[in-house]
Amino acid sequence: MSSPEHVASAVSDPRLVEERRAGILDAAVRLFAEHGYYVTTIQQIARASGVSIGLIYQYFGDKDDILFLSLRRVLDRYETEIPARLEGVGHPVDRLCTAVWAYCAIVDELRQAAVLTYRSTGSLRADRRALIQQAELRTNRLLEGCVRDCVEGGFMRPIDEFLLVYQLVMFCHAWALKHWAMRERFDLAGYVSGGIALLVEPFLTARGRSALAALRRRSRDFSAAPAGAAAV
Amino acid sequence: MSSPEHVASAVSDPRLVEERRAGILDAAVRLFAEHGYYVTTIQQIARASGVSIGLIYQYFGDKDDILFLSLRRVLDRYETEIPARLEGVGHPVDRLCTAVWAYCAIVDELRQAAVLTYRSTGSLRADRRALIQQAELRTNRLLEGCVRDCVEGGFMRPIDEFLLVYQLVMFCHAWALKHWAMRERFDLAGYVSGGIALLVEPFLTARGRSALAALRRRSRDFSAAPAGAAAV
Amino acid sequence: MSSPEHVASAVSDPRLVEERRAGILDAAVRLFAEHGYYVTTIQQIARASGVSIGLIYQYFGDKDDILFLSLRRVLDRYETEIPARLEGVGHPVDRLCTAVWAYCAIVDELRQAAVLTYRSTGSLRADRRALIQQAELRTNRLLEGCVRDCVEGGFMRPIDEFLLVYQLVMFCHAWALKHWAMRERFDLAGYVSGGIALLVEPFLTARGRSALAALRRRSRDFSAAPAGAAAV
Amino acid sequence: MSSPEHVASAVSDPRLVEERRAGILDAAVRLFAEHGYYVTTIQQIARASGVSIGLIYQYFGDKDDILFLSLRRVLDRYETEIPARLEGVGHPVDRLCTAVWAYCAIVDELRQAAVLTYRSTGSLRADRRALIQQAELRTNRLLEGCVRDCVEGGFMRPIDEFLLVYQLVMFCHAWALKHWAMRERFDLAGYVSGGIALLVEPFLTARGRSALAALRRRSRDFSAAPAGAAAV
DNA sequence: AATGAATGAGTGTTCATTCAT
DNA sequence: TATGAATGAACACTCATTCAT
Repeated sequence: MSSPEHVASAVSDPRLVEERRAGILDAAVRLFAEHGYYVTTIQQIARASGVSIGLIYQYFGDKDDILFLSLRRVLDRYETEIPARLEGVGHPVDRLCTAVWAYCAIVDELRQAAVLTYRSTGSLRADRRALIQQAELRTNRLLEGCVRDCVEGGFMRPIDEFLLVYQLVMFCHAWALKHWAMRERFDLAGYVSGGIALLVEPFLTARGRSALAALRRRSRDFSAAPAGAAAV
Repeated sequence: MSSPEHVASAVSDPRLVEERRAGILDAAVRLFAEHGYYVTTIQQIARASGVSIGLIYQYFGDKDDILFLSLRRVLDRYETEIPARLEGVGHPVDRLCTAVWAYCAIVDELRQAAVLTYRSTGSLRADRRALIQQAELRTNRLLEGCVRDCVEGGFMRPIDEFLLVYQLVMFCHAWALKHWAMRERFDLAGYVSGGIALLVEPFLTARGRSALAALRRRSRDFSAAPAGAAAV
Repeated sequence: MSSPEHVASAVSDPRLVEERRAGILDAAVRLFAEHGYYVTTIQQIARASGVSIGLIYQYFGDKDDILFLSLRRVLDRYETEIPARLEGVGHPVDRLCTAVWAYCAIVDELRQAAVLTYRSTGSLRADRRALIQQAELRTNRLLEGCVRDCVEGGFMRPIDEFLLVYQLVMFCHAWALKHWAMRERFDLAGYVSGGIALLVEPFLTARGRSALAALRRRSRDFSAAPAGAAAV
Repeated sequence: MSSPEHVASAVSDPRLVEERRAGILDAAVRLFAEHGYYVTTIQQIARASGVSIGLIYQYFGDKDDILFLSLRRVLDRYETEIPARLEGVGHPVDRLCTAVWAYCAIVDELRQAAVLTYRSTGSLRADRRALIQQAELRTNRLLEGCVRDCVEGGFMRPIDEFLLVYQLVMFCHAWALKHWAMRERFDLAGYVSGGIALLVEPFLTARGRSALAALRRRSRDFSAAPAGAAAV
């Protein structure tokens, strides 16, 4: 009941809880992302999700609960969609590049919500902040697995996997965080290509490089970025 | 009065304005960094800076002014201290590495304030947000100059300078943003070394690499990071 | 519907109304007594009585109805149990002392509920407040009858019966109202003895006093209180 | 700072705190007494005392603070005015009767506020409830001193002083608590006389009775109540 | 007859901002 | 120039009551 990851609801039917919370959180994520946590009022969330103020408090204990589940909802997207997009992808280099692509694509879709995780995680109660951080690390570990497979398959030279992956993650997040600067220079595909050229390619072995080249031949998504920036 | 970068004061003596604002902003940056912008009250800032509430409104128009100048004060540190630390450093590779070092060192010193720029830039009025972003780009350009000198001197292969530099900058910021994760694995020196190994070394030419090697011999600050993470 | 003593129910079966109301009021009296009327919520009453919120509104018009019937339930205890305990008691002095004993014993049993009548009668709609006051007066009149019989039987000297009885009633209520002070000095028996010594004995005639003495010989309940307080 | 009896104020000038609090508490006592604690809103108190809502929170921490000081204000009246009215009164019997008179007179003046102490002490935080109870006991002790002097002077037979005094106090409070019943039968003077006949006179020795008789000759306030109730 | 999800007016409280001194 | 008392709009949150099922 008081465990940090649990959010109590006054409503018992779990189907209804799921449904209502989804609707309310959709509105909340959008509003928090657009205006920030503190500026967004419960009244606005109620109006935007088409329910009454009182109902929100039947499904969430307080505003902190809403923020927590909003942020978890964003991180859950990373954690579930990246593996989903990796399904059926076999070659380690392919898997790593696909994971980066997927991460950036999700960030692109959720752009403001991705920024929200940076803006508002600090507004969370400390115990819950830790849960959000752990969720980020879990997603990082997905990528670390991809990197390790590359190294173990002889496609990448040994490297500090943790640091490389976090740098890849920062790269993906930067598409949202620095979008105001990036959008003038890159489209999403160009950005991802640039990232792979910067943070994957240099660490590949000869075998790894030829795998990447094959990949690029098959899909324009991983086409080599030109030396200069790709125009939008 | 309506120009976005100007913050009006009711006090005319510019010397006094400078002095008072400095004291108030010191307190504000500290409080904003620690508790966040919205949670910090003007009353707290007044108390922490030893002046009255009324006086704050003699030197700042409103709370947004205080946030704006607080953030500018953080970005000013980057913009002025990095060049200062580059003074007397001649070799392009040395300059680049020193710049990264300097950036990380400042971030380390201002850790929570560096996070503040991510948390609270979005709370700024839009026109001022743009000014903060421009200040970030100006600092980036300092690093871009270092990279360009490396490339033009034949120490680094041609590369998307903008993207590399922004990635370097994200790396520096990540020392603050992800400090909860990094502090268990790195101390500052180890972190910087890892960053140089990840984001500088791979792009160096043979000549660049030997310059870096010489640098490492002279200073342990740039010592090669081991393949695994450097323990704290 | 608009008569003050009537509480309408949407349910027609009078047997069911009686039964359901009893269960709900048991819970309500307990909760009101423990936490107060305004702090207790309908939700809590529903939970404590094992019915749904909706059902409560089938048997009571609003929260004021529940308070009214809760208070009436407490006063009904006085009004029905005191005569019950007097049954078979013949001697006027005995009857008066027994009535005081009974009143205090009921108050002791309902302690918090007795306090509730002081706390919350004022929260009642004015017309219903008057009904509660009349119920109190009816119980007073029971005692007045006992006093009158004492006087008319020559056991007690003439006295302002109304005032004496109200003072006796205040004494009984004080066992609940001032229990925080009394419990350190008296147990229930000692308290009642003290009350009789204070508010009955002084007004007895010689015949009355010998009747009281006989009473005390038969039952330790009416044993003379020592000059000092009886220890618990 | 967190001691239960202390109420913090954001305003430093003690003169101003005294003045403002007095005005706000005057309104609060009146409103609480008339409508009850929970029904009275801060907004109403603000309006009635001619200040803004915000200002109230500069002088009181929360609504509980206001209730606490409101109740203390009532009990303070007892504690300071009864000794004031005893000044210059020498004879123990005179002092006791005067104290009862004074208590009833204050209750009469504060009638609704006196009821408030019964209605709302239970709404107080527990630690403060204890402080209010202690204040009541302090006033009781004033009366206990009067009784003791009577006994020690040989004007009253030995008796449980604590219980007698509490009964006297209940009598005084009953003038407010049961005013709806008493006002039809007594005026204040008749009520006090009845109380002295009931709770003082029976315990007097022969010397005490002659002192009371002398007192009655000098002042109509203590005139013997007729056997029947005094008409209003 | 019985449920409990849904409503929204109303509450205590906060805090940026003003202004008389 | 400097103070801090004063303001009141705005907020998170509660809870008596309703009503579709």
